[in-house]
Amino acid sequence: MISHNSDFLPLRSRLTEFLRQRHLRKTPERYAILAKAVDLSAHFDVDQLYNAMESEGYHVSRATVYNTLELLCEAGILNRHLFAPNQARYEVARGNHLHLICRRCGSIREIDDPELSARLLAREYPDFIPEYSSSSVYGLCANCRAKEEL
Amino acid sequence: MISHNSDFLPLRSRLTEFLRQRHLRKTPERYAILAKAVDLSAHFDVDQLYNAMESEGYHVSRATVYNTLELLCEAGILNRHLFAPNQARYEVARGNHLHLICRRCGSIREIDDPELSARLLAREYPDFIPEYSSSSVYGLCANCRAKEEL
DNA sequence: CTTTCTGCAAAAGCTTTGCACTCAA
DNA sequence: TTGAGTGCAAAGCTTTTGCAGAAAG
Repeated sequence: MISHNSDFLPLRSRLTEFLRQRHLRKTPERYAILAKAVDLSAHFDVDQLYNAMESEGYHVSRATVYNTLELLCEAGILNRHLFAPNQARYEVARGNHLHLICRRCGSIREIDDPELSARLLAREYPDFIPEYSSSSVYGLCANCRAKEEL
Repeated sequence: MISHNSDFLPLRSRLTEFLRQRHLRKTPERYAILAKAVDLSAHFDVDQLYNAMESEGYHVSRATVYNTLELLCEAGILNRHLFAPNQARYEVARGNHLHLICRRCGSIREIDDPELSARLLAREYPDFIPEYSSSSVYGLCANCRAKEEL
């Protein structure tokens, strides 16, 4: 499980550092899952990651995938989004975009907006230390808009 | 199922109007679920609503609760948030607050921010008609912050 | 009357859990 | 050597679905 994405190396270092700090083990599964997560574009769900790894002949159990994605979120390397029930989606944390979600077909488009996330994180909140932010705008995509005009 | 909340009457009218436009039926269950949703404070989940109604002796099936909450979202009367897996939460749409979510204990605090949501909705997006927005800041609450300092 | 909506129960789908075994430290 | 981590399968939850019966229009 080798990543060809240039983002991988720095993220691998971050994972190593995180594991070291918490005295957790540096297992091959954890690095393999990170590599595949980095390779998948934008958002992915547990099944996409699991199937992508299987199809390359690298087997990890679903339980390990769940555990590791959770771990990568705690490490701040991934963010988890829950746009629909029973469908957690993950992405490499960059945190500077906005999600446009169609309430009819469920499609998700991303709009870059570094300023918005900077504003949210720079703010002072009482008794709360911000780490990352997520903003979503719900509405209708052009396609579904046309369909709704009866 | 009578609501004592002053927000109820205008929302009931909105529901009636929505049902009329779509040629859907004005069933007592739909109004009862709306009434209870308005009475529950801030965020609530399907189970809280279901149990609250049961405990008052008003029975509706879970399937109807799910259907109706979905309907109320489409009507723009409620918003659905998915802060954690398998735990959809609903609230009466006001859409002018920000959620502070602790990544450790999962607690959710709301901060009013009419300006933020106004900005998100006033913006022009290509091929997308915005209806409502939701912003969340993830981090650590004071309580969990103290616990994490090993 | 007709067709939608509800209730019930079963099914589906994602996620978590328990336990034995493996392997990183 | 030893206990954290993995794999596997079963269990747990929330949500969805199918169908018969109830009731809105």
